Amino acid sequence: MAAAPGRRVARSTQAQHAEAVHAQLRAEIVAGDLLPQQRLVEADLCARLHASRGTVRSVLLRLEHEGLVVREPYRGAHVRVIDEKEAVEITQVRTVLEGLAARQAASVATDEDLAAIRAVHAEMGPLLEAGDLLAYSDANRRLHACIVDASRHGTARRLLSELRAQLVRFQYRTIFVPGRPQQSLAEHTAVVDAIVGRDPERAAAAMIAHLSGVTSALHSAAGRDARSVGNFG
Amino acid sequence: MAAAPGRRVARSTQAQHAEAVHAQLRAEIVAGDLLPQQRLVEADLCARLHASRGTVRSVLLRLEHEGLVVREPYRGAHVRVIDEKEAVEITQVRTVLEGLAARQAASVATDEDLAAIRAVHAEMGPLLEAGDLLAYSDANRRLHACIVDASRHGTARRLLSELRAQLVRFQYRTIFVPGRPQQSLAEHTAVVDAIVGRDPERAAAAMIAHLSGVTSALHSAAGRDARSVGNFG
DNA sequence: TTCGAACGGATTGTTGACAATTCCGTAGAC
DNA sequence: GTCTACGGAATTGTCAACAATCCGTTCGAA
Repeated sequence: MAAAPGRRVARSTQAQHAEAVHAQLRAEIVAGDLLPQQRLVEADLCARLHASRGTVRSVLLRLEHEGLVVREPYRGAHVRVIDEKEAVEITQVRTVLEGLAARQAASVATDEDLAAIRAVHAEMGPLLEAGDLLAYSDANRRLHACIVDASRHGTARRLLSELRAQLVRFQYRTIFVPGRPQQSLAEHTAVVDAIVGRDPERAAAAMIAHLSGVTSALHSAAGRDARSVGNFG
Repeated sequence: MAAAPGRRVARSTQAQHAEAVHAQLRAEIVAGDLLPQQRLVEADLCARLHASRGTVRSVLLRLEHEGLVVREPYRGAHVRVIDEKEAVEITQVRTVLEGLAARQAASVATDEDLAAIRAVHAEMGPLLEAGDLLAYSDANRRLHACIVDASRHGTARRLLSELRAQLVRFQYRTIFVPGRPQQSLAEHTAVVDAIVGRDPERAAAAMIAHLSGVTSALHSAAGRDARSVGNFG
């Protein structure tokens, strides 16, 4: 992805070209280079990404299924806009799925997995003290990825990967809620402790509590009331 | 216009042709008419479904995203086979997602939703007493669909719809485990009571307990040990 | 006989042209 | 002045031919 500064990926076989185009377009959407609601004209993308319409079309199909674009018959594709309500829905689904992943991780993680989780978690405190919220947010993302990987749960992993991509526009929103970073760190510590202690129930509960906190922060960031969606116990 | 070439589905607009082909092929896979691991040769499908390769190709792409077929570059597509391990994973994800849906349903369901849920639930007891396990299984499916609809949770609904399609080959497996139907009915009753009583926490817990039962039954059907995956409390 | 490499059939990936549909601006009627 | 019918441009959906790739088979040499 980031390794393709030059144009065209020029991979070995042409069959992988579609893959490169997909990665490129997806990255542009996720990074916000393409604004929401922006139209994605096939001929346009063909010229810009040096691909044929068939390739572009298959890529758009895939992105549609990933929830990043919307296509309407004979009307074309455009970048999907995710509103507050849907962001909450996605976070709710993330909550239960990551709860499942945390439970499994506490059961089946290898010592290497646990070491990786601890290593990432150890980064977070200093970053927060240094006030580097962006780096903290990135470490946060990596920690969640480590836990999901440690769960060895392919299905949950795949779904979470898609859901996370849809939420990119909101990822830096909660971290700027006053007091949220400190609470976030404490919640993460509870999750990590439970997983490292190999306590599945506590791990799941801690992860669910953590992401419920995220949901609340999401509402706070929107200036709305957090009580209406429930807090998942 | 389109009616001239003779055959073809002769639908109103051609844009819906791909949709029809998708529905047809998907139905064949879900119904089990196409066996797992069976190859899906594009030219074959073109002739059988009266569609061009472009259309067939887009349909296969979509089915791949839905997890019903697997495609390998230059090697073609085949019906995806879901093994025991993956069936358990999918059921685990279903468990937490339907738990979320049940919680939401208990909060936001309309009186019409509750009436529909009760109506379907009322069918189940008699069907079980009559020994019609297939009809019972279908009512079971409809009850779960009603609850998800009542939750008004688009994201959970979409994901569950896909997951359920992947599990069709296992749907009649648990119902034949001795004693399972009776236990299933009791679990359903608990779920319905909690939702109708508008108790979100109890609804979620009951639904999770129910689907944990399904997971155990899945293991019993496979002659394995149910303890290894946890029971979700 | 057995191993390896090249050949040929079968199948998928890609390309460009054609058909169908929608959208927007314009002209006309009331 | 406003609404409706029409027409052309832009765009997507579809189709059939071409190129690239994989797999089973055959031929040849050690």
